[in-house]
Amino acid sequence: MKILIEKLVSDALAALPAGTRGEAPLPVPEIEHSRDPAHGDFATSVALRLAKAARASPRALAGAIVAALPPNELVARTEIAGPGFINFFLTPAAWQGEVARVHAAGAAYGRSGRGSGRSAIVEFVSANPTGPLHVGHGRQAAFGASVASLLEAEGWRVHREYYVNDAGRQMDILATSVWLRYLELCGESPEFPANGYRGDYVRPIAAALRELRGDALRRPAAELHSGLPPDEPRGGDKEVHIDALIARAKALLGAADFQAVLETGLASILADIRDDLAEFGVRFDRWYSERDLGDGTDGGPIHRALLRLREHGHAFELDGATWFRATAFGDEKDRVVVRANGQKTYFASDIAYHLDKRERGFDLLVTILGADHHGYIARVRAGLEAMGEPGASLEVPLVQFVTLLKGGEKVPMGKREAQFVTLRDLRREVGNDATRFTYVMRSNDQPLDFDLELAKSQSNDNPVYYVQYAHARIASVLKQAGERGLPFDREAGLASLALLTDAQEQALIREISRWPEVLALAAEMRAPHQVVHYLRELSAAFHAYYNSLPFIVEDAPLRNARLALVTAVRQVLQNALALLGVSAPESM
RNA sequence: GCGCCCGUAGCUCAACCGGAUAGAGCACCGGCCUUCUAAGCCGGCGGUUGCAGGUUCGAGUCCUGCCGGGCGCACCA
Repeated sequence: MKILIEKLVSDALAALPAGTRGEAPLPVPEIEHSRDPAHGDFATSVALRLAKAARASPRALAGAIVAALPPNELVARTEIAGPGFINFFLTPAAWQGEVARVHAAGAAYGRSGRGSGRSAIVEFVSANPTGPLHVGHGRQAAFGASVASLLEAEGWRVHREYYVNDAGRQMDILATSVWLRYLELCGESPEFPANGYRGDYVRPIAAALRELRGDALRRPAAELHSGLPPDEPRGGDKEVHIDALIARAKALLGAADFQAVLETGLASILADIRDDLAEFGVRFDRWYSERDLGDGTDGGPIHRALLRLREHGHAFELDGATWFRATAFGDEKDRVVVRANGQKTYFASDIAYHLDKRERGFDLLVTILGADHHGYIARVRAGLEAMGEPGASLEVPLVQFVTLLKGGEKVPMGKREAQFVTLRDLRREVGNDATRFTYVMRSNDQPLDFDLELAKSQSNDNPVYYVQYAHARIASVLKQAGERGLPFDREAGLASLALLTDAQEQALIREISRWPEVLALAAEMRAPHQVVHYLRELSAAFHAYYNSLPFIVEDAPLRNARLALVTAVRQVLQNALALLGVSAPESM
């Protein structure tokens, strides 16, 4: 609908006599929904914007534009208002036709081809496989899944990816933590390091390991600790201690068995994460292993990234390390990519991974990160540019932190500590629908207070139910109609749309017709919360209609027209909810 | 100290990338079930958009400075 007005105004602008609109290039006219019904259905401020360049008064210019508007049967009249706004009043038929369009398009209603088949990779969650997902990851999962769906709905080819951080020291810490719990099960009493993974989830992994290997990996606890630098509780440095402990574990177990313990832990935790996300309705096309980036010398992505940096003259050697000249790209300091000891830094992995994304042919790289990672954005973008890739292809929406509220009080979280609230706990507590909905209810760059009581409550306080209730009510109405022997006849309804003249009906159709625009905007701004707001508004318009007029009336054409409208609402509710991964229940 | 995000009604948040009189929900007050689900509807109350300047026809939105909050600034992961 908005597109139609846009077209009309564009044509009018193009048809204006030369000189009337000045030299400025033709703008794409911005068409807006009028907030005030007195201002018609749509409005444009092009005349105001163009007035200066045209050296004409806005109102006079608006008059010229209106005069040049091609006639259209759906536009009842236009009006020039205020300083130079052009208001459009549409005919009831224009709105009624929208109901037919919803029925014709069905699940595709609102979708567009704006992405025109370009490809996007959306990387999200990517939590380290060292423990179960917690509520913060859940928000990234819900947000990322919705953003991916939004892009897809706008015609992008979307690839969903989870980057698995399965290399490096943290994996060694995990292996050591698992092994220590295993030793406890064997009857040993090793001291558990301050920097180990203390969560209870490690214990069942250790139990499974013992099931598998029996006592084969048992070593005396005394051998484990003798001669090690002290841990934090004894006045030492916990980082130094754990590194020494890892080295000792490797020495006592041998490389092969240490690796076996590591793989057991990794596989178990990764399986848990996959399972958790699958239950949450969040799916990935690929779980990209950090190990696939290579070691920097094997032709893998890290190797290629280093070569590219050197080719473009943005790498240099200093103090035995290899550096990236990030300062040439506006970063505050240069960054190490290969440490003096030959190990690759995390930054090297990051840029190599993003280079790999580009090499796989993705036009748009959407990398969703927690807000605490904002420092990486400029660096990785600089890295891409240094390697000859467009920095603008990388987008990094940041997801702010989640605070869990229970009884008005904050629930403490933290990963290495034993106590934290997992995504799984949260989903079990409040359900997948309420969890998904609540997570994306707020803008991603707004911190989120997740109120457990509220999300759990099956009451009007809970916006999820408000929306789902609208859908269930419609399903119930259709069921009732069938039971009364007055089933919905779609063809008859679509033929009688002209009967939808009530103010409530017109308002509801207007709301429906906004969906394609809301979807387009939400996708473009990577802002699923706008879908949530729209759902509430559409539901409100429906509930108001429901309370004002009966649908199942004797008059068959009117009944079918109203049921056609109501089923169109149902369709849009389904389409919007699907993007958020929230179900549309038939009854509640 | 430097950088990123944020500051809107008592509370939680919107506001279509500069538009007309800043909107919802919750809370509070008052109405509506003999009729398709009251998990609903209708009405009322509530604002110097943190502060001060600037840009222009027009600023919650853009710029500058200050105030306040969150998060970052490793040859960690």
